Amino acid sequence: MDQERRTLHELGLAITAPRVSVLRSLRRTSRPRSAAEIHADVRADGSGAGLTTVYRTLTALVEADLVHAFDRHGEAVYRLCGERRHQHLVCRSCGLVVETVLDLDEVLRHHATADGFHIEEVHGVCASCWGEDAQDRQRPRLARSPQELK
Amino acid sequence: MDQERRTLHELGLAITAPRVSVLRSLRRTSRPRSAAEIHADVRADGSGAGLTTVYRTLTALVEADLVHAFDRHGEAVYRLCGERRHQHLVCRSCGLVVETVLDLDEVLRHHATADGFHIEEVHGVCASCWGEDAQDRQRPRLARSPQELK
DNA sequence: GTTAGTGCAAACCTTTTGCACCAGG
DNA sequence: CCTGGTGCAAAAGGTTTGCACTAAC
Repeated sequence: MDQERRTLHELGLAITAPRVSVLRSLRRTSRPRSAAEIHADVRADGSGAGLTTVYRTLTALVEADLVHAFDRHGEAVYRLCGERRHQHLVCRSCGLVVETVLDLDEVLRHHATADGFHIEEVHGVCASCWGEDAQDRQRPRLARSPQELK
Repeated sequence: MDQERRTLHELGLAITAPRVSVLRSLRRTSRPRSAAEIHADVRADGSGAGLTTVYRTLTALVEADLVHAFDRHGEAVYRLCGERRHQHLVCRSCGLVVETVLDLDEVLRHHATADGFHIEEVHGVCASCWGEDAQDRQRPRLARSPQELK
């Protein structure tokens, strides 16, 4: 029994071709991808799974805490997550995600207005995107409006 | 010339009834609101402005750095922002937003993998939402799947 | 008068749902 | 077998766009 099947079995989910294929696709890269991207991957994998099934599988995996769903410019992107207690640094320019074990909660705990705030994701701009645009040093070249975000 | 008109003038935007009304609505509360909510507010204000115009106005204000757009469960919500350099703490359960001047960047700067990451938003769960669900102390009662997020 | 702004309706895109069919345990 | 899983097509919801009309400067 391979890794994907074992995972599904441990979660109490039925072992089906579409699910195995989605898991395999997720494992292929740590870059967060949309349901449509994963679906394309699954199709390329030979499985004739429908987009609906990909959505339902991703939902099940998110509920099982195996996958984390990020919101990228209005569309959901998914990523297999290893560790239990961790936080994500998400670059809003390139979409890079770094898992961190930094205890940022500890930092906030000493800040009055933020007392007890439980950090899950930190959104911002990574170093390389920040420096990328030499023309505009003050601020990275990023989508700034809802229009542009699409 | 009132505040809204002055603002529009400073931004080099034409002063029109819909825009004044959108600005007035934004000023009314610091809670982030969707375009639809702001549109309802604008309508109640007597302006017959259309939803399209509300979107276009919000886009212009975001581009001008006067308004910050958050992503709340797949829909955009908007909020007037005062300070230039600040970060937001966003509760994913109740949508509460707190502006903070904490220099979280400084904290991250000493963490190798996160070197140079420029923080803009911190997503998580606020203290009151965290404690709300007595049945499940380990984790707040939150939407966990894309399905549930709607 | 010219250009920027507006309203409406239709298009768009991602995600969800209804329902009949199929297959895993 | 029986329940959970699947596919398709249609619906839903938020957002954008095309185009003709209007109003600001």
